[in-house]
Amino acid sequence: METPRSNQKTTFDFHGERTHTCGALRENQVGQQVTIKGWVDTRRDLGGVIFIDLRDRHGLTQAVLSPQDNPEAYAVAERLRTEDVVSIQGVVRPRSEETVNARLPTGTVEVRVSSLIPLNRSEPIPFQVSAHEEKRKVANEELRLRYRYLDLRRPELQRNLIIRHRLCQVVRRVFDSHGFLEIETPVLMKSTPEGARDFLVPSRLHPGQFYALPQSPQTYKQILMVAGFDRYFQIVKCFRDEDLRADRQPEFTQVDVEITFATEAIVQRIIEDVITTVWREIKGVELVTPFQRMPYAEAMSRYGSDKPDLRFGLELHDLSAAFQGSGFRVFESVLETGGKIVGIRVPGEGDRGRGAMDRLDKEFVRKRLGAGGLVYFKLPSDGSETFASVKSDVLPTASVEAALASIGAEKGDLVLVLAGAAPKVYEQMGALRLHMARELNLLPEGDQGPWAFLWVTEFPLLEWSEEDKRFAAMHHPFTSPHPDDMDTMFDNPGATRARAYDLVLNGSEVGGGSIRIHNREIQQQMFRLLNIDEAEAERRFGFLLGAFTYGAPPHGGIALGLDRLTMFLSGTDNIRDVIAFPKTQTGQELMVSSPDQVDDKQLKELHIRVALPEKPTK
RNA sequence: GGUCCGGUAGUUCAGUUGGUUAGAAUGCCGCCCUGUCACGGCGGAGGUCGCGGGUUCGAGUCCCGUCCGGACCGCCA
Repeated sequence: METPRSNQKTTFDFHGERTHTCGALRENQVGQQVTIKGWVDTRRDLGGVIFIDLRDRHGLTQAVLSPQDNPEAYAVAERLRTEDVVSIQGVVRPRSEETVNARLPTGTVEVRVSSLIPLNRSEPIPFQVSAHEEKRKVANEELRLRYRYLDLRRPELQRNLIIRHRLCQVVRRVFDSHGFLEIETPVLMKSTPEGARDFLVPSRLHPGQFYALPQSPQTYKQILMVAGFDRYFQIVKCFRDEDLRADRQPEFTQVDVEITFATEAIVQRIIEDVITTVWREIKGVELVTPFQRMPYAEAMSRYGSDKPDLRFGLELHDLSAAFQGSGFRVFESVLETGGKIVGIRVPGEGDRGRGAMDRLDKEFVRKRLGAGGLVYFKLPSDGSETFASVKSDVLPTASVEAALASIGAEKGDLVLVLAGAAPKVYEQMGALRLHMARELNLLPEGDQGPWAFLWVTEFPLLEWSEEDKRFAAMHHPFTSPHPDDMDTMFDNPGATRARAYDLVLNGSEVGGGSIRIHNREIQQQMFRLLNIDEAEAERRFGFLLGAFTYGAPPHGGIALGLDRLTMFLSGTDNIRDVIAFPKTQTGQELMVSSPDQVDDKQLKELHIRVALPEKPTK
């Protein structure tokens, strides 16, 4: 494994004592007296000769000693245990050729030990953390999280956090080169009515009042624009009290960006510079710019997703016209109620068995997607007759042929069809498209790409919330409506487009932003659309509305998901692998065991009484 | 709030239709071995089968509940 260097320095000189990092020794140091310090990764005791693989985050060095070299050191080495911390002095020498195994990361030189000082002892470790690949059997997540300090010693996590560090450094450098200022905003702020649940922090000085941890520094950065800091960025923690996922933690890190006099093109160009520099310097990959752009409406109709994965085809086709007047009752009733019939063509799957298709229909389409059912057509690769899952006396062959022609089906293809209300049926088809891609191994795992970056643009401004029976901001309530839709905002809120854009990578949202509202009247209109009355708007966002009356420049920006970008750069599909101290699916941090109860004294100071029966900590 | 998967030695796992004393590998401890790199050889210790209840002559195995970890849906402006 090649560990990316966080810096090139591998020899440290403290008060005249030179210490080399493990894995840094090179053949040109043969003959030198060196000191290395690190953890005992492996100790092999051959009785008469002891080999120690010493490990730090730079790699491994093999040290060798026999009783003749130094009897005291040998006696110490005999008692060394995995994960003991030691300081070794000795002379660098080449390893004999027949013993050098290229698979192992211990290098081509070894250290013949002249002195060995144990710096600290380790208990037998609860699970293996060795740098040697053969010994790596990753322990279960709970154990790893409880002993996170051991888990983090594993080269994989060391590497991920080094990548994360380098990502931060490149981000800071590129933004600095574009004239951006990194400015911190408060972590204790106030609750916002829209969006995710807030984490609340009770105030001691103000009984009954609460701070909220920011879901994003959105309003503060807009105020910074009004204040004249024309280019702002910040690598910042954000907090959302929602359920966790493999790529979602309640506290996560954003690269937060805001620019005055911004247009979509300006924001996107700067972000493309950041991303291409990151990929060039960390992955050695030259990305093609500009990234592809696609309006939201097109993404939905072609891929059934607002974050389409463009690494493979399987595009959606509207087959409504082809099935118009087919006489098939299911299709007819869908079309009569304004629904759609959507299909995808899956090449090479025309010979699938009945059992596999039934499972797909039952297990995935009905159970998982909650769709009415799957209609499919198989065009066998030997050119024999097309098989339709619906008999020809129910769905006439002519309609089927029209549909197959319109989707461009050829022999060997499988055509999958769903019917239902739009846009839901598109989303279901989008999910089925992804499912098929996964089944057909069209989605390479790991960190080798391909890297399908995409800007999804012209998002809807609002979406209908069935729960609250009102429109809610799709991005956030500060997003500017599309200039062409400004007049129809109130007549047709659902169709209003926003000046909002997402950065999508391989089917995952890695960033989202917008051109903001910078005008008090339009912002008030927006609140009205969201059914936030004037008093409420004033109470929550009066400071922003007030700021807008004192010469607020047009502005816009974006926030990138730092954790997700690191996931892509590291080739992991688990956000916990790129965060030093992550939380479990139930929001706990198992090493320190948070959250936890607090003393009654603390509660009293905060004027808080806990109403629930107390749960004993284990 | 919901669906699904998992929990057996320190660790990773196996454990058949419910049936004797719950196994393997690795780690740990002891002894032996002068160049290994998954070193090797001999010996040893190590288990509340997550927890509680039930069915049964008999439960790691079947049923119910519960806790913990994970994946997903809802949720995530």
